[in-house]
Order: sequence, then C-alpha cells, then structure tokens
Amino acid sequence: MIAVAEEFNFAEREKYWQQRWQQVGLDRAEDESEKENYYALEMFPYPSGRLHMGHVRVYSIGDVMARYKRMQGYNVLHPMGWDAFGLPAENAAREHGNIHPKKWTWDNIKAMKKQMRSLGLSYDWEREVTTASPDYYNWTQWFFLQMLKNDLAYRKEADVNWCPSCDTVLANEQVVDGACERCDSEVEKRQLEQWFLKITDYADQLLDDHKLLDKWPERVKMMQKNWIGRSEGTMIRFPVPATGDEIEVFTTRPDTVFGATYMVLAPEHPLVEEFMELSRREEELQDFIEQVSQQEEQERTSPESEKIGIDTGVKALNPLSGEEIPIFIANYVLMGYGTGAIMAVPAHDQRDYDFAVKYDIQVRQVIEPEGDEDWDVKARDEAYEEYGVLINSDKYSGMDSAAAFDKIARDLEEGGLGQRETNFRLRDWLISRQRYWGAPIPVVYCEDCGIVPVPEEELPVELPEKVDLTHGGESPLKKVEDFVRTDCPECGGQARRETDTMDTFVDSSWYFLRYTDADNEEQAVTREKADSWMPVDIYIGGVEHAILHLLYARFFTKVARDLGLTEADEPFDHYLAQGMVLKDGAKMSKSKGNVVDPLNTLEKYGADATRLFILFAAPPEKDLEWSDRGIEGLQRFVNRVWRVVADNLEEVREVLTAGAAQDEKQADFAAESEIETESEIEAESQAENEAAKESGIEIEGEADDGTNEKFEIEAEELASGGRELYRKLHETIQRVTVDLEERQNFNTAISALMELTNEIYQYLDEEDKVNYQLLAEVFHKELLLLAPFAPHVTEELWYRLGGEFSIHQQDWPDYEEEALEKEELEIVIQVNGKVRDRMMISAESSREEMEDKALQQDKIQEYIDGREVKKVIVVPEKLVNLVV
RNA sequence: GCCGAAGUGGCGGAACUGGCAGACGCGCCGGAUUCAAAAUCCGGUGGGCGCGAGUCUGUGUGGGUUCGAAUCCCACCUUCGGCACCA
Repeated sequence: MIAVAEEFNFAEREKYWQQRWQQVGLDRAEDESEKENYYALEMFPYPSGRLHMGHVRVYSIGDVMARYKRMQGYNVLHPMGWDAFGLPAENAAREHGNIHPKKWTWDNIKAMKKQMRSLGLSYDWEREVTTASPDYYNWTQWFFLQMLKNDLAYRKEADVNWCPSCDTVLANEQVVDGACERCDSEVEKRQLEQWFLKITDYADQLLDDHKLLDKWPERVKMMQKNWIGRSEGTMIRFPVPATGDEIEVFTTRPDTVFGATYMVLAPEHPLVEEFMELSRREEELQDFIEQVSQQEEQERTSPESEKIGIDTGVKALNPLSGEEIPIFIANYVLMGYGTGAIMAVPAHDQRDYDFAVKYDIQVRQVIEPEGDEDWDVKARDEAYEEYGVLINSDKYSGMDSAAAFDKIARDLEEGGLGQRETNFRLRDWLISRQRYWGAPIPVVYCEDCGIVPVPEEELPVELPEKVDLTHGGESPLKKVEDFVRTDCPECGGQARRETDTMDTFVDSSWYFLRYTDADNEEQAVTREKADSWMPVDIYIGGVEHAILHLLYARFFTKVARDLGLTEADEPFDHYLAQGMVLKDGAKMSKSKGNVVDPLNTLEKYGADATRLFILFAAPPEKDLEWSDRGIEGLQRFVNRVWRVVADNLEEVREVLTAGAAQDEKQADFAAESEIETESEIEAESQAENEAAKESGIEIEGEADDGTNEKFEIEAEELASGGRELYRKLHETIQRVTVDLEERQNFNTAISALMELTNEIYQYLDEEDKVNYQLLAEVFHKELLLLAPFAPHVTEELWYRLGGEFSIHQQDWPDYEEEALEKEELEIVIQVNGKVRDRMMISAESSREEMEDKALQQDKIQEYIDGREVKKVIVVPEKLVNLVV
C-alpha cells in the first residue's frame, strides 16, 4: 500500500522541480534546429522589484503558449528581459539618498527574476537582455546613428510638452488629456531644441500594413488608426494681393471651395505679423493675440470653448472664383495641424458656420443633398456637412462631390494653385529626455563642425556612474564635466557631448530583435537569426501600450527592415491584448489599498493554483476580477487531480509494468512509501527511468517514432462506463487543443480538464471493476494536457507514475476521431420551436428515421393533438422540429 | 460630436458557423463521513406557479427576419475604450 500525501505539497515540490528544470536547461531555444521555430513573447517588465498580478497574468499566458508549443514539437524561443532604464530608478535614488540607479535596478532585476522562477515560468535565461546594460544600449545608440545617417533622426526647435514633475520633455504619445501619462501632472508647453525621430515618414506604411495584422485586435488597430489620423485632401494656395504672399491651406473638401467666404490664420501663423503691420488695427490685433495666448492649451483646443477671432482687414483671393475674401485670426485654428490656416466654408462646416454667424460673415451654400433642391442651410441654421451635388460653383455646378473633388484638384494642379496632399495627425517622435537613467544620445557638438555623430566604433557612449541627481530642468549629465568635455571626432577640436538621454520607449522598440541574437558583440542582430525567428508568433501584453510601444516597435521594425537587418515588415504576427487584473471592480493600486501581492498568493496556494486561477477566471483579453475564494477552488482542483492519481497509483503502475519482467528495484519502488526528500526523489527518478528502459516498458512520448504510443485499448471492449470515460478523454484532448491553438481561451480549456477530472471520479465511483489500463491512459493524457497550465504538479505525478523526466518534453497528445464517435445520440424534439421531448437514436439514423421516431413519441402525439403537421425540420445529430 | 467594444443566474463566466441557455468554477442549500469540526465525497441550485409528474417565463429595452434568435437586422438605453475646434 502506497501512502501518498492527501495533498500536493506545493511548497516543497514546486521549488524542487524549478531547480531541476533550471539545472537541465529545459527551456533553451536552439539557434539551429530541425524543428520549426516558434517565438512566444510577453512584454518585458520595468524592474520595479516586485511582481504584481498583472505580471502574473501576462507571463502565465505566455508560459502556457510556450510550453504547449514545445510539446507540439516546435523549437520555442521564450525569452525574458528588462526594460531597465527609466525614472523610478532615478527617483528612488533621489528620494532614498545614496542608492545608485544602477544598483537599485540590478537588485530589482535579481529579486524579480527569483519571483518569476517561483512562478515556474519557462524562460530561456541565456538570452536575457537588460536595456540599461552597455551591451544593449550600445546598439540602441547604433540604431540612433543609423537613423541620423538616413535622415530619420533630426534636431529642431519646437513647442514641446514639458512635465514639471518628471523634469523632462515628453512625446505626444505620452501626454494623455493634457497630463503626463506617467505621473498625471499637467503638461506645459516649452520652446526647446530637441531630437526627433521621423516616424511620420512611415505613417502610410504604419497605417496600410494593418492589413497584414489580421491576428491583432480590431480595436488596437483602430486606436492606431485614429492616432495616425490620415486625411486625404488638397493643398490650395490663396494669393494675398496686398503683400504678394500666398496663404496655403489644407482642406479635405475642395468641392466646397466656392463656399469659402473667409480665411482664418492661427494666431501663431508666420504671416500674422506682416498682416498686423499692414492693418490699421495693429493694436487691436496685438491685444487679441495676447488674449488667445493666455488661454490654457486645454481650453484652447476644446471643441466646446467659444470661438473668438478678429478681422485683419487684409483680403485674399479665392484662386478658383477670383472672389475677394477677408482674412481673420481666430483661436479655433491651430498651428500644429495642417498649415495653421484654413479656408472657411460656413455653409458646410459647423465650426465655420458658428463663427460666421457670430461675426456676420456671408454664408454661401455650394452643396445640396442629391435630390433635395430645397435644402437651405440658412433656413435650417446649421451647416450641411455631407457630400452632395455642387451648386453656385461656376462650371462645377451639377457635379457630385466626388467628381468635383477630382476635377477641382486636377484644375488646381494644372493652374499651379495647389495639389493633392495627405495630412497626418501623427507627429514626429520626440526622444530627448532631460534625465540621467537612459541611453545617452550619441552625438557631440563641435563649434566648428556642428552636430557630429559619435563614430560607431566608439560606442557605447557610456553613462558616467558618478553623477549628482538633484536637478532642475536640465539633464544631470550636464554637470558631469568628464562626460561633457570631449574631442570632436571630425576635427579633433574641443567639443561637448549631448547630455540628454533617449526616451525609454526607444530601448523597448527593438528588444524583440535582440533576443534572437542576444550575445552578439559585433552587431545589433544578425540577419540570419532575426529572420529565422521574426516575426514574433504571439506577443502578449497590456492594451495600454496600443499606441505607444506597439506603434514605436512597428516603426523600428520597418526601419530595421530598410536597414537590411531583417526581412520582417511587422514585429508581431499575433498580438494578444490581455486585460487588467481588478480587485473589487477597480485596478489594483496602493492608494485604493486593494493590492493583492502575488508573493503571498504563491506562498499560500502555490504557483500551479495561482496560474490556474488567473487563467481560469476570465478569457485573456477581458479584465479579471481577483477572488480569494476563486483561487481556493483552483487549489481544490489541483488536489483533486493529485488525489485521484495518488489513490490509484499502485494499480496503474502495475498495469504499466505488466508483461515486463519485474525488476527488483522497480518492485521496491512501487511499494515505496511517500517520498520525502529531494535527493531521494532524484535517485529514485534515475533508477526508475533506467529500470523502465531495461524492462522495455515504454511510456508514451518515449516511443521511438516520437509519436504518442497508443495504449492497447479498443473502445468496443470497454464497459459502458469505461467507454464514456474514454470518449470524454478524447473529447477533452480535442477541446483543450482547439482552445489553445485557435482561441487562446485558457478558461474553457481548464474547465474541460475539470470536467474530465469529474468524469474520472464518477467512473471510479460507479464502476465495480475498474479498468486500470484505461485509467493509465486517462491519467497520462490528462497530465500532458494540464502540464502547460500547472507545470509542477503534473511533473510530480508524471514522475510518480513512472514517466520519464520531463513531462514538458513529451509530445502533445492527439485525439482519435473514432473515440469521439457516439453510437447513440440524444435528439431534441421540438413542436413549433419549443422543446417538448428528447429521444435516443442510433448514430446512423437517416432523416426519415429521425422524423418517424419523433412522431412516434407519445408525448409528441399529445402536443400535436391531432393537428396537421405542416412542416418538419430535421437537423442531423441535433433535433427534429415539427410545425403544426 | 465621430469611431469602436461590451451588456447572459447571487458572483466570475460557458454556449464554435442561428438548433437543449446558464458548461466549468465560486457562493448557497441538503446529505455522507466525524465524538465534533476542518478537509473530503455525493446531491441540489435562473425566476414564477404547483404536493407532484409538470408548466409558464427568462440572455439591457422595443421591434423585425426565421420552423427556431443570447447569436442575424433596425431603433433605443447603459457601461467601458479611443479620437476630438484635425480643417
């Protein structure tokens, strides 16, 4: 009699297996392999030092995919690294005094790595990358130099976003509703000279290549689409006779050009000054501009705020009609979009309409809805913004909007008065940061030579360690004399280094490429290795990065492709946007005091139960509500599996060894009482595997041909209860496989495994004569199916059943079609669409047989009650519906 | 304002192309085991009516298509997300 513990001793055994996996290097990806490659990746974390539930969720999802694909025979790359540059390290140093950001970061990495190990995550740690390490940022800087060389990086003075709390500028993407994305402080505008990356050069591709991303959530593509904001239109030049200038405007509605009754310049428009001098109302204009500039950015750009403006008194000519129209300056036109000037068409733009009414400007309707000649904008007191048919538009009258759009654009082009153009909302990416803990921007400033890139062979430009981090609005590096003072690489004269560092989003824009060749000291990545792995097969992470990281990473991949580093157009073939982990309906946060610490959970319930719960509680893309009760349920499930195997261990092992010469050791082992220590397990494990080999016993997965060895089970020979269990097993294999492969619905996969477990209990409960041959197969396959989700308990039970180490290197089970077939089916019988009865029929029944049998049911006859059956719908294998 | 997603028991969630609504889990109720409890095992559990076999009703609301709708169509309500004087 084997005395096996009632419950899985996760505290001891999880740790044991984690060590063993690590020793053996189970999770390493091969650079070259006969197997097909599969790249599973989760967004790497900022090393805060503590894992939170959100991490547990992403990494559990990724780990299931990686383990599943390994079992399916792929050579899986599943790496992990650290997005290690960034503000928290620097802030920690400032707040706690003497902890250097480097030490802080590396200590945190160590701590988090340990926590990840305790979750049983199967990473190839030999490819670990740390963005704050010179080995890595060497290549981040190299990327920057390539971009500089290819006119994709440039320096310019611009009105930029400044976060007063983070003491640095921010990219547009990092400003949310006028506030800093990181710290929520209100963002200010500052005129500064900064470094930009020309993401706008790739705007079209970033948008158009969404069509390659059919395995991305629609909403993420939508968000990016909104962010890029492409609009097709026409650039039109309006001459200003008084000064000889031209005002260039962008419009998406050239078909309304005859309705342009005035023009508007943004107060910051370069022509404003000139017009002001020309105008007799210079002072008034000056006051107005002053007034607008004092408006808060938020207020200024809100559609609700009042539109105010002033007539400059200067006139422009409509290039098509020749009409003279007034030029206004108004707050509702922004310098940051288009040309900072518009042609205003009050009849067909609500904003212009409101403004025109307020300042008593002519409203001229030039479009009417097709087939409605009585439509009157003025009578309706509302702009008509739809397309339609042109009126009051000279030779274009009578054309529809689309035709007029083309014709007018062509005529403008011919006349040299304008041209078709595409405008984007997307702005270039500002990457300068006035912070210490980031990759230095590798350029120097020479009085004679100007901006000079640091030669590639001098990379990396290393961050100096000694630095004073108390700072006020300038990079701390500025005060590090040794760093700043350098020689010009071109003329050898005195020069100073750039002291700003790069946005950390630059670091994370290419790390997935580096994993493919993490130790390369000569190159950022080798083409061959990159191409063998890229694109990432599945990328998992939070949707909060939809337009930050994900857009930047796509941009960098396209740049890398154009530099010849990879042939991949896109970094991530499939993006799984995982939802947040909530507690009491809200995001976990210290301020709300609703944080559940994964470390406590791991200690209390173990890694397997934690992983299972977080995968079971909701489908991955939805938000998940944390529940302490819920995780107890999953721990119960782990123990149910444990117990049912443990309780039948002896009998099942006997079946597995039957027919083979009973080896002494093996017999001993089978009779062994509970195994306690790790070393014993180790020794036993080896002895066991050898014994198994000697005696010629093969457990599935060990078979020579690499396929699952079939148990000698014939469905027909099974007693009815056994047949049901056998069918359930194969149904479960099918369900779990489909759920993982096609839908990544881990919740339903786990519930299928729960059902199978329930079925096993039921079988053991009801059957007088248990078929241990069958049970052996069910146990083996259930453990294989459960292994990606709960790697520890399955490894332990696999081992106890005499399986070869490791379960994670076995083949994924196949299901057999024949096993799924049922001899009898339950058919629903409906009368007028309502379920009235059920019947059992043989699986081969024809439609006619089904119909006949349904009509024979007493109960059905009662419902039909002598009425005529008008129509019969038969759905094979499902139902019969009688319409009376 | 524009665009998008989602509304199913007390709760988390199932239901694949229209075919038994509520799988699985939590919670709750009952039973077994126990001196007792915990743990475990077995059974029940959308709502109404009925002692009962039953029966009516039910997937945000209102309509429609269909033999049949959680699923498809139209309108509306609510929640969440993105964009927003973007010309």
